[in-house]
Amino acid sequence: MGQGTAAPAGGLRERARRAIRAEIARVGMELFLRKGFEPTTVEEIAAAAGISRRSFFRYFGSKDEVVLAHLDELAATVTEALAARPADEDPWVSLRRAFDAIVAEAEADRAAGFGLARLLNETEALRGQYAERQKRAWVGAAAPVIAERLPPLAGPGPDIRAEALVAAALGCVAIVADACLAGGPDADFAALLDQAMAAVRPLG
Amino acid sequence: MGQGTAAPAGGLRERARRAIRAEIARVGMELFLRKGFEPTTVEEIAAAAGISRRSFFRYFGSKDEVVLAHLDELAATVTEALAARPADEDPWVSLRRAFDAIVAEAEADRAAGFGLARLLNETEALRGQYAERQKRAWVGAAAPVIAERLPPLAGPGPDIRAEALVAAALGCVAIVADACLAGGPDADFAALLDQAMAAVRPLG
DNA sequence: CCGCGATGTGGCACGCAGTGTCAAGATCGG
DNA sequence: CCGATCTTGACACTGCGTGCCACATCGCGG
Repeated sequence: MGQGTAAPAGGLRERARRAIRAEIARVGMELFLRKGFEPTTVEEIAAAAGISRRSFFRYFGSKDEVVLAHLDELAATVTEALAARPADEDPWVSLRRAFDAIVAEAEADRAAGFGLARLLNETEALRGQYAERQKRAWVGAAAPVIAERLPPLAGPGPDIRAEALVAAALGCVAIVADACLAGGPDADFAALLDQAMAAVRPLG
Repeated sequence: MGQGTAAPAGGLRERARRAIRAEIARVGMELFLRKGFEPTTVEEIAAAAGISRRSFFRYFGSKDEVVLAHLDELAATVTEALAARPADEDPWVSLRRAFDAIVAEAEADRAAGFGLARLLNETEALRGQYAERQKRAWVGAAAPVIAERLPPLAGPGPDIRAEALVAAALGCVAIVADACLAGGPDADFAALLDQAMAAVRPLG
């Protein structure tokens, strides 16, 4: 238990498991996008993936998980982009630039990105969980990178400045995403993100 | 349908409904705090409130709703405090000061506040929904107040600056809440909030 | 070659959330 | 007092998530 093999593969068995999981996610998302989240039953997903209902729950702890599983890689992308920014750059600017990676990804596969966003938006139960996980994943991944670049904290007690920065930026992203969804597919994500983040912290 | 009576009461019938709803919420929260959220069944809550399982769902759309119902009044408190700030004050400062209302409320009933926080924290499904609702309620209520105090937007397109400000501040609150929960009941909420919000937007 | 344990899978049954439906009871207006 | 309306409780049903068990597959040593 607890292999530890992180990146591509390790156990022969492990790879098969990954493949099955990916297949379930693929066929599941397809059904969700076509029929909606709630109307699609686990039974259907399992059948479409060629497994039993019971086995579905051995790969995903819940139906939600199929949708939510995309987040970790997205967080990794942002963290990577963040680490690549110069260390002496203003952290807020670094955050803004790191988000360009998301923008690029969204532009690359516009249908998928917009479909996912629409799906999240019209499924109350998912929207909150997604936002929460996003926060957790991004704060956990990006805050350490930011923390190194901050001047030492004056007083005693815990230092939550980096987390606050990331959370605030994430709040801006969420608002921009909402605005884009409301404004249709022709909204300029990057420009709105500039507006939002500049409003919060006017760069001196 | 759609009475429209907003504030205290109106229909004779309406008051009874409010009372029953409040009673369900009270007994429900008591059970949640004692047994935890998931182990407590709707059946138990209904029995403790002296109604049938079916009637429970006539007052609350879901079990989650019992916990989540506290948010609207909290949002109202903040909005009120925000509106009371001078119009020429920096919006970020106004936001910070408005949050003092929450701090005061949390201090007043420390057990309830901390219990609720702990409950949310250890129930994955609730945490996300709570945060999402909080965002929605507070942005919806507070952003219009902020928007009036902002200088007119230069370019064309939608103005999301006020929403971004509120969302960013809310991100700070969330981080501080997490830190307080992690640090135990002796953490200084107000001081940490100062630190977080100052890190995001150093007041010039 | 044959057991033998370990792991993965499907089937079954269960508990619980949430919804539709319907019959009975309370309430209010006439 | 009586009918219209609203509320309530009871039953049934779908669907998610889980525990349990029997069966199949695979790698190992006897």
